[in-house]
Amino acid sequence: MQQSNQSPFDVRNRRLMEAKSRPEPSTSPCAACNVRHLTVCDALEGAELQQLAEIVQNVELEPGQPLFDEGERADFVFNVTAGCVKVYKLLPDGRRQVTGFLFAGDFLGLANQDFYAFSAEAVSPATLCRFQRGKLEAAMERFPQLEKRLLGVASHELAVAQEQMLLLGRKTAKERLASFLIKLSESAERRGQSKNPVRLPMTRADIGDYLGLTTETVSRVMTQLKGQGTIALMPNGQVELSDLEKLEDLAGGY
Amino acid sequence: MQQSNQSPFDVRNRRLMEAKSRPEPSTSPCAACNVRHLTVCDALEGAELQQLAEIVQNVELEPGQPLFDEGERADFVFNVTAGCVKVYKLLPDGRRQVTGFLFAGDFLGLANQDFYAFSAEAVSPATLCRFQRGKLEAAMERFPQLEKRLLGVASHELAVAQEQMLLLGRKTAKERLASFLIKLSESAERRGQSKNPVRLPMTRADIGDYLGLTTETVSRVMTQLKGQGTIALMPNGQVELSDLEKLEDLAGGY
DNA sequence: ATCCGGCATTGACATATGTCAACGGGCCCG
DNA sequence: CGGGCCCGTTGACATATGTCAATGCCGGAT
Repeated sequence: MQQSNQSPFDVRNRRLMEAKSRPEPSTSPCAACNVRHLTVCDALEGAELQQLAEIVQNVELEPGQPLFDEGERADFVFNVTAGCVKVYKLLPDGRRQVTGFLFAGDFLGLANQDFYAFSAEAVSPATLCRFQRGKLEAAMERFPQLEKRLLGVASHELAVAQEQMLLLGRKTAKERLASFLIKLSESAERRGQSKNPVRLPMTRADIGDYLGLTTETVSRVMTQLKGQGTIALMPNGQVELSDLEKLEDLAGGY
Repeated sequence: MQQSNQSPFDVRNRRLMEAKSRPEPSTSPCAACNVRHLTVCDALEGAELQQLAEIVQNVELEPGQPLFDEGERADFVFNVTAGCVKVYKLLPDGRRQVTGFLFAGDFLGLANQDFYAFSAEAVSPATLCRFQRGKLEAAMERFPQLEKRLLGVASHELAVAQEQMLLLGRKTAKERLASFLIKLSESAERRGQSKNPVRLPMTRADIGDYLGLTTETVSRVMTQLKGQGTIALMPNGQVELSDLEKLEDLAGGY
């Protein structure tokens, strides 16, 4: 798949080819993908991956750069391969609710209707795989296990969303922060990153918009947790979960 | 309803057979289902419906009767055919978040893992179709359009959940109530029921647990809306949306 | 028709969280 | 090296909503 200078997609492909971390002949970029085990793509193998590779494009985003906006035609779906992306909805007056932070391996863009029901924007430098919706649907036709996997992803997202509703509707600020830190830490661990200290790539404002709080409250609760020795704030947005058990208590059962 | 004492399932089947509202020969209960057009089952027809009918069971619930509890083995999935069912999660200390009210046509029980991630309980007298998970999965194998439909349902649920997160995280009590009444009214209309006045089969406590508020706040905001002439409370839990435009304004954009 | 019990409403008061504002520190850019 | 800017923190104060408690009402059961 080595070709001349073109889109970021091509660039990335070449980079992956050159790396040659896998010894297989005719390696496709998807076959070489080092986060595949985290993604829906893991439902496929060998020649199937080759076919997938033919319909994928690469996207790179700088922090703050939008991926798409609510209401746009939902022509693409994505897979985050690196970095962090936030997904959010806005009220007309600007109030924002972040409905999720996505990391490597997370799937993005399921939309029932023809339009995205939310906006997406990079939090940190991020790379994603982009699939034209129609082509992915054709691939699902050929590879039913892909569709099955997607249904699994959707079900899981649904369970996560319900937990978040519980948090937003019924938890105190301290419980929300504690839950957030724990889940973020677990998520990092799943991706093979540091579980403790855990890195928070997003701002306090983002966290507030995710937890239904203000920046100030997030900050205050952080210092409270710091004061009681439950966490410690470190350089670079890292947070040490010094007393995980206490944090789990505070999280109120989830 | 003359019948001998059997399971509710048999009772219902016979009733439907006797009704013979469709002239087709060998009518299956699913073919005769009068809410099928609202459900996932609408993905199938004719002989396929016959096969579906062979794996379905009927469930009838009284108000307050649980369907299943969070943490139970998720052996079944359901389709609500009449009445109202609430789905909720609890915190250890009893705080409750209702994550949804389900009505005729709504699908229930998608669970990624082996256990239900939430509890379900009848709000009003309700009837449901019950499918053994394994059998339904086998049916999806045979009828891919069923799986596709289910993915559609899941995507839609996801969008609804995100809207609810926006409500819980960022809307005021008045906005929450207004949004709730509007959505309930629209949902009733889709099912062919009265859109205005709209019937609220659930208690104020249920509404509060759904909107992240207390019973008292729900009640207060209701009387406020009544006071400004936006709604009128009628007997039997009916609510007249007297000034829909104003209500939509109050709902804050959704 | 009457009684009872759950549900809704209302009031007085408490408080968690929001709002507004100031300040400090790190970091990039000139 | 200095200046500005974004982000985080902290403080004083405001307020929406929760809490606790009393009362009222409707609807089903006797």
